[in-house]
Amino acid sequence: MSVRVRIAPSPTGNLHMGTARTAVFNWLFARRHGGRFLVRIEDTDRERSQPAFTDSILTGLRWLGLDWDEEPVFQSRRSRDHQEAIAALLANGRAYRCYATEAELNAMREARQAAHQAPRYDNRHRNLSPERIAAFHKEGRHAVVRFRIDDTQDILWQDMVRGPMRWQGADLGGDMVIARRAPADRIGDPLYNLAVVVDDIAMGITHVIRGEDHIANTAKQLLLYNALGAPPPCFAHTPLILNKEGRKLSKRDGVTSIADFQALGYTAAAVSNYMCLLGWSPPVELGERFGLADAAPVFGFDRVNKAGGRFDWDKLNWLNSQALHAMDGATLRNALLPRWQQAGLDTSQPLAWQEQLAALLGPSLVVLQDGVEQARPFLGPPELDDASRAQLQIEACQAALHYILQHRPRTFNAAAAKELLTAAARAAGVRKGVVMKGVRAALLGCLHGPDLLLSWDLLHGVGEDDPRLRAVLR
RNA sequence: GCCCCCAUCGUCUAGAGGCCUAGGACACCUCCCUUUCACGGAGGCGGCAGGGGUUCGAAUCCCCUUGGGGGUACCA
Repeated sequence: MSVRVRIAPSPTGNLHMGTARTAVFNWLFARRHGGRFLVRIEDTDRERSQPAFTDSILTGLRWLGLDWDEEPVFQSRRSRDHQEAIAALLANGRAYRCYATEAELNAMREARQAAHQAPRYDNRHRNLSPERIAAFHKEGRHAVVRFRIDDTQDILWQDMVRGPMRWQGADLGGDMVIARRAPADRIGDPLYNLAVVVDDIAMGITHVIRGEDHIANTAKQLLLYNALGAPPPCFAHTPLILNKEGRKLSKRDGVTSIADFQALGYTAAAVSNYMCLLGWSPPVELGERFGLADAAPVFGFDRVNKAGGRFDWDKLNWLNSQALHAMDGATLRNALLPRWQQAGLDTSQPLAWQEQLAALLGPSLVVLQDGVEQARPFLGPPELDDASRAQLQIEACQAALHYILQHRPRTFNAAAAKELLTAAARAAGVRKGVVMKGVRAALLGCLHGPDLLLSWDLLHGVGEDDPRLRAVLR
């Protein structure tokens, strides 16, 4: 039987880190076993679902390189299947209509809480007499559909991450609602657990890989598989991604959507690499910097951790800077260009020149966005910061700059610039460092940055060096 | 509250009873490279939550405690 897995996000927000990591594990598992990776959009919550989020999710997956093998399935379009399944369960007695009112349910919950017990439905309408049902109908009461859960039942499964798992029927909160409230002669909208199982069966899902926050759902879903007469898939419950405080990472934690990371200038390679590292430890031969394609052949749940992992910006930043440093000038320039343009910088220079600039800046970038501020003084007039102004106040510095402008060699290059600096320092009677700082201040407006000689040469290439040096002369 | 899960440096982790004087990576610190910053290179700091067992021997197995997390919907 060939492997079929799926990622099943609900379009109630952008593609989130947690969802993306689950998608990565699913994708890796599918590729490892030559199976298929599918996407199902769980848009049955009409209140909160938005088409724009579906786009965001699909775009995010694509950006990460998680290509899917069949057209995405939209859960909302599968309601007939859901209805039929519910009707079948109703027909064979595994499910029944419950007419309990909200007030009744609340009373139950409060009573249980007062008794220090877990809230649960007491199955009061499980075996209603025909007379009472008739009475409820006459009353015009609406009903939900509940699925019978035998309290004495032990639910067992072999989890690919956690090993043997066991859940007691009694801890599931009573007979579970599988269809929303509706007039008693109809079947309401299907609820999560029912829809998931029906769809996973229809899609032929063989392995369900999801976060550990779904463990209780798995117990319920296993019961549904049984009642629907379908063999259950294998389950893998992966550790959660935790925030700085050690809680489940949520949208409330600031930057958590894949689109955010992309906007900040993280590369897809670094992000997917990092997600692999959070919870999965690659075999030593792989090292810890690798692409999804490298990880796929060796991926397995035997090396997936059980404990949740905290999201660590430092590690992601390191991975991203490594990815950026490894780029050649041409690649980096292409990655930077849209950001330069968006920042309104002049990008009319020759392509080769821009590539040289990118190569010069490369080693100091952590995220692509860093390349905007750092390129700014090269792509437009420099704005002198305080330290630069102070440097240019120094008498000897001014003298050296005068010397430099007067002794410009006919053919300028980095080597010539170096000699010029030495000569200027000697003429002005100061250490070369003082002159270098002054030149840097004049050319770029700040005292720190990439190699001065290369920077100077680059500015010379677009005729920007002399004017800038002159501009700071008193 | 109740149910379930988890527990190695600050963080991510290696470790399947002797290979452990607990290894790696990030972060941090020092030095080198560099008359700047960064990159790069070399070192360093730092951990098996606690207590009981089992065993000749335990980070590894069992129990308890503690701590942390998840779940407890007519959301997904």
